Amino acid sequence: MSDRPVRVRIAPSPTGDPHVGTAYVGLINLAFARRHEGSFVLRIEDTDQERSTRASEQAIFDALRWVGLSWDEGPDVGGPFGPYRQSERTEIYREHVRHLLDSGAAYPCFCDGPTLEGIRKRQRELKRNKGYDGTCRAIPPDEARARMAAGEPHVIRLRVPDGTTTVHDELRGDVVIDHDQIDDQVLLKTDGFPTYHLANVVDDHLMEITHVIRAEEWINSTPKHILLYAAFGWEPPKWVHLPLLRNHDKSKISKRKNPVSLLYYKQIGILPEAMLNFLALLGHSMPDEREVFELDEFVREFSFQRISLGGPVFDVEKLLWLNGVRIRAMDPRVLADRIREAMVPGDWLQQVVPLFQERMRALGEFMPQAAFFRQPGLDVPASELIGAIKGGGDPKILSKWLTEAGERLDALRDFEPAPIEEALRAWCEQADVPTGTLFMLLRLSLTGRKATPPLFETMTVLGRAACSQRLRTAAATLKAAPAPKPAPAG
RNA sequence: GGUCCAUUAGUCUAAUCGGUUAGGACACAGGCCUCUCAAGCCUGGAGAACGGGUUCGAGUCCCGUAUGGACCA
Repeated sequence: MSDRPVRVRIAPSPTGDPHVGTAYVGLINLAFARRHEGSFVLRIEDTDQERSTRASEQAIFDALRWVGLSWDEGPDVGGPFGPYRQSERTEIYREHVRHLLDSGAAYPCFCDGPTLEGIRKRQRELKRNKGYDGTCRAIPPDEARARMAAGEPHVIRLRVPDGTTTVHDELRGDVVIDHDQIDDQVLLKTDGFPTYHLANVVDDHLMEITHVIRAEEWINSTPKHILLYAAFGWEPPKWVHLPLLRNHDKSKISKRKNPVSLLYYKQIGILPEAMLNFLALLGHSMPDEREVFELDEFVREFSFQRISLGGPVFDVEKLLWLNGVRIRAMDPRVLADRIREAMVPGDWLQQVVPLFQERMRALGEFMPQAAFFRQPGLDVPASELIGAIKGGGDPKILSKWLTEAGERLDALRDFEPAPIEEALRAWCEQADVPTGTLFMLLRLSLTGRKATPPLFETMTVLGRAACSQRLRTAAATLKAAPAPKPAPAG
């Protein structure tokens, strides 16, 4: 079968935000294509005129490129099998339907809404699975042609014979599906636009797609597609149905229960490499159980045999872990650049970012932690400063500590971590104050936070002037604070 | 309701042809390190849905049941 070059495709609908599932299926398609030196095609399925938008289409392009997937052919890059937008191919579909009509593989159906409803109801009562009973099959061809010519509203249906179809899925083997599960499928709607099934099959054939790699949700409609290939006299592609990504409750991933937009993950500061890496971990494993790897490594090891079929839960925790691993592995300057591009401008990042590199799992976690660097008038409430002492402390005394320690710092020649630490430890020893206590008091005074990067490095980056000022502010705040209530006797 | 697919710890998964104390990772717990938080390191708890069968031997093959999911209605 196929000495033909491998050609695969993804065919997203441009409705709404770009979906992680699209990236997932895209990744598998891309990996398979690259692995076999084939082509990866992007086709836009915008036959739903109501819901499709150009903005959404552009967002899909952008998001897929962002995540690192690129296609060899598509609406924006062109290619020898275009056009790659279904809305630009309607004449092709109509023409193909004419062939099916001529050969008798398809027939016009003139049933209107109420009629169909009646049929559906009767079918239900008869406990039939099909919603349509094939009523219009009985119309003689001449009459049908005349009614169509007269402009009577109709759809075109596929004549589905009795029997079964065996779908050979590359991952699951043979799947037998009885035709009593399949309606005489509508191919062309009343408005003359194709349905998914028709457009999909025609396009896949004309674009010479060799392997249809798509989500499992399509497996039950594959017989319709196989029947269509047969009706056209075409050789069908190979079928590969991928497991569906799941919510935590195992239902098909959905935006009600899980963020599914690639834009969301970009926005919170997931690295595209991490997203791709994470998706590659869902349902596919590396032979050596490696979990952190690049796209080219994945491509090298990719194999259908390494795909597992249970629907994997999209676990954001693991994605964040993976993202953190990759953030830590980055060159600090590159990390600063990426934060600058993605979130906040400023040269100050170069100095500050390294302090937080091992403390963020996503780029978006940077600013909330580092904001204190950018607050000129930082004034921490006394109540919080006092929290540095377990069980509270006398603010007057704490104020004095800050003043004295601050003087030591002011006297330093080099405002570098080592001398700062040395000076502060010396003061603690002399004043008989536990270092941990003083350090926490300083940390709160300088940053307003209890969890920060190492104190002395933080001070150096913050700078002598800012430190001095913040310590004086905190000392003053404490000095003005009321004395603690005397502890109840007992 | 019908059909199809799936089923290793809370989650992602590994284990050439059936022979392993069922391995790794995330998360969780404890500890080490330590100026806090992280990171790192060490340790720990936690698993084959159930029942039959085939076999000397089954997570691995077969059947049934259950559960989950998808699709169609």
